[in-house]
Amino acid sequence: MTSQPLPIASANGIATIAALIGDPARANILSALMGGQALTAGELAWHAGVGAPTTSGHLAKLSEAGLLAVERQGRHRYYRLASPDIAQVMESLMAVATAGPRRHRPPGPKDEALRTARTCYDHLAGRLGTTLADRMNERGLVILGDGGALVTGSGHDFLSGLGLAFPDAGGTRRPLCRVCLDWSERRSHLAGRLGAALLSCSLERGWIVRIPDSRAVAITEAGSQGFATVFGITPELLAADSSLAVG
Amino acid sequence: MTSQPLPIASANGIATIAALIGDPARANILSALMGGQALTAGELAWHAGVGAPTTSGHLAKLSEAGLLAVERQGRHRYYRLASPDIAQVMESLMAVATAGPRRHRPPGPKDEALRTARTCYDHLAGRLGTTLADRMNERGLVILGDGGALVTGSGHDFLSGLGLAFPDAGGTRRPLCRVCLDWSERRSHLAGRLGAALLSCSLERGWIVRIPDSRAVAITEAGSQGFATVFGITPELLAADSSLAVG
DNA sequence: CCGACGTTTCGTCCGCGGCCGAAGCGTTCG
DNA sequence: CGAACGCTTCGGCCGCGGACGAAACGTCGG
Repeated sequence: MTSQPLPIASANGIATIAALIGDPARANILSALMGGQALTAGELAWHAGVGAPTTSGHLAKLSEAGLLAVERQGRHRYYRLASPDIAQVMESLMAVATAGPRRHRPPGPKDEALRTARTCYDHLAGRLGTTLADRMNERGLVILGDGGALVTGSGHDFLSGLGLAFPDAGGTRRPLCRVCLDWSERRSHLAGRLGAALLSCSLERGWIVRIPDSRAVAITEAGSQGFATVFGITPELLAADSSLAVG
Repeated sequence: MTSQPLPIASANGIATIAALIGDPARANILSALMGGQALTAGELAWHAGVGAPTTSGHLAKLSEAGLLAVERQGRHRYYRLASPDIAQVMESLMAVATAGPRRHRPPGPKDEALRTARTCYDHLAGRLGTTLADRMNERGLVILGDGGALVTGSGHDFLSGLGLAFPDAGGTRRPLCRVCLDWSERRSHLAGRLGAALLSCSLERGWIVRIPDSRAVAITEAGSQGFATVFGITPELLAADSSLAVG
């Protein structure tokens, strides 16, 4: 009837972004970068499962589209997700992708490390992440809803006392506190600037260390003590069968 | 080195979903369905900008992948987004797509209706949506954070008094209250089961009516009065240049 | 200064997938 | 009962884009 549908604000832009994510090799690259670390082109080629030249082309496209940021360092080039918004897209895609026909995925030992503690882009996930959120909720530092979270006044004071500041990240409109529903625990953990601060703080203090070639992190001796004294997270709370005790 | 990177939980599934959204015609279809209404295959063909046979193929793929739900009615087939999760993906994609190089988009008269009041999947957006969220926040019915929102006790009582119940939507883990950052206002409005209830309630009471072939809605006489008495939203609050008065 | 390494560019091949026209099925109306 | 309509299926065309090998560029080490 009428000439053409109104060119919906960047419906074409949506297709462009989605098409970039829609290639298996590129999806692997982006998934690998969801670990939060910057990775070299070579490492990403390994994750992508294709050759170096092909990977280079993919990385160029992703960078030009603004999905990735690149940083030259010697003869390496480090790529990382360009913004938390990109991570948000990947996160929502994972929710859809895993929501489908619940394929039985036998949890191997490799998974166990991931389920205990891992990074989710720039914040903590796994049982450590969800337990941390729960404890902070119980102590009134944050209020945890199913669709969002808020930092309370006392929570802000508490975190300031830990030396955690929340810079506005250079004018970006990134939320202070978000929740992120993760695929393994099916429970919420803290994201946003707060989640990022908690992760970087934990890394700086040596409470956790990254496990190479994986999104999993290991909790150190200092971390075991630190999480217990500061947040009241005992190792028992992180036990693998805690779900059995609850359910 | 090692044989292959661990087959990341459904990284391939992510690519599949994203590739489906990544086609311009399909992106147009999904964008059109973000209005929240179920549309026929013919209407979607018009939105997609391709012929009927091609559209049929797209719809079959989207349905089989679980992105769309279809309902036969006479000789029509009505398609709608299969779940709020899908809407969440589209929402996050829009955030990325519009965040890019801020192309100057001169607001035409068509846009003005959209900016005033429109649907965003199954809840209200535009100035009506953001103002509604603000007023409920000021009145202590909800607490609005930048990364989430919570319904207070008094808010729950108030809404129950309006006859709004919040069924758990058939066991799905859909949040009661989410925020949705929209592209035009750059401010938060209420989504989740609460947002859906507010929209359907407004439609049932005849406070708003859908404008055909558009995501915009018009506020009726009854609506103008209803929003004012129940939520304290006066027409002045919805004026186009309210941002000027504030900024 | 030369070789090893990481990364990109170029050229080529090839297969997937979107698009349409024509035809087939089911429904609704005159 | 036949025509119009909505939608889908089929067949064929064609172009985009991902894959690799070979080679060029740039950086680090001996």
